[in-house]
Amino acid sequence: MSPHLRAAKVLPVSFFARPVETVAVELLGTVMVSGVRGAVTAGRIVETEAYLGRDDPASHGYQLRRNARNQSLYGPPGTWYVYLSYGMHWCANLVCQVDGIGAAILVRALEPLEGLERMRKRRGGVEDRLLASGPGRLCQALGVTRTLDGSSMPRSGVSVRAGQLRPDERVEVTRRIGISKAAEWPLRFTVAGSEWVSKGR
DNA sequence: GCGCCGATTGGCT
DNA sequence: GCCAATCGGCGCC
Repeated sequence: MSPHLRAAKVLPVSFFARPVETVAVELLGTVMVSGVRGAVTAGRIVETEAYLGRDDPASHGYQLRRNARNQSLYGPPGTWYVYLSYGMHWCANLVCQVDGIGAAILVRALEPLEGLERMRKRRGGVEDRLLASGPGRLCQALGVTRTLDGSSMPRSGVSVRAGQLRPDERVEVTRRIGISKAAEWPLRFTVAGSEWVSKGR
């Protein structure tokens, strides 16, 4: 890990113990770091999506539904909730707000920062713009799988470190992507104009 | 127990 | 633009 990145503090639990939309916005510009020593991969978060939990029809925590998959969604703020999407892609969420609501933020895209060669190898040599521009893609690039589910910082193998948007960057809010229920809710947040944001179809 | 759907992606038409 | 891959949850028989 570069000295610069090592100097950035891992986000504390208090960062996540706030309204999910606030956290989703403030996660933009922070850095998701995976692995240790010579095997670090890291990327700057440029796209997030909020899922409100209990009262959000699109959330895995809708009506406080519980099953074997989503146990960690009801853990304390800062817990990783990682699940398998469409039977083949892992998606990483960070639990927020207060215990038991089921609110979480899906990390949807990263701007690759460190370990580019390792990411390219994991991603099978796709063009760099596609390395981590999607929730499934970024998990593959960072080697995130079920083993991360239920863990939390700073002990977990993946952490998020402090980072800011640049002065020329602003946050854009849009409807959510890839879902059918409550998709129109303005809960997707991106760094406006970033080439690393997922494209949708 | 069975079949359908999904917070996705990559490949082909 | 369309579709398959692939698996867990859930509704329904």
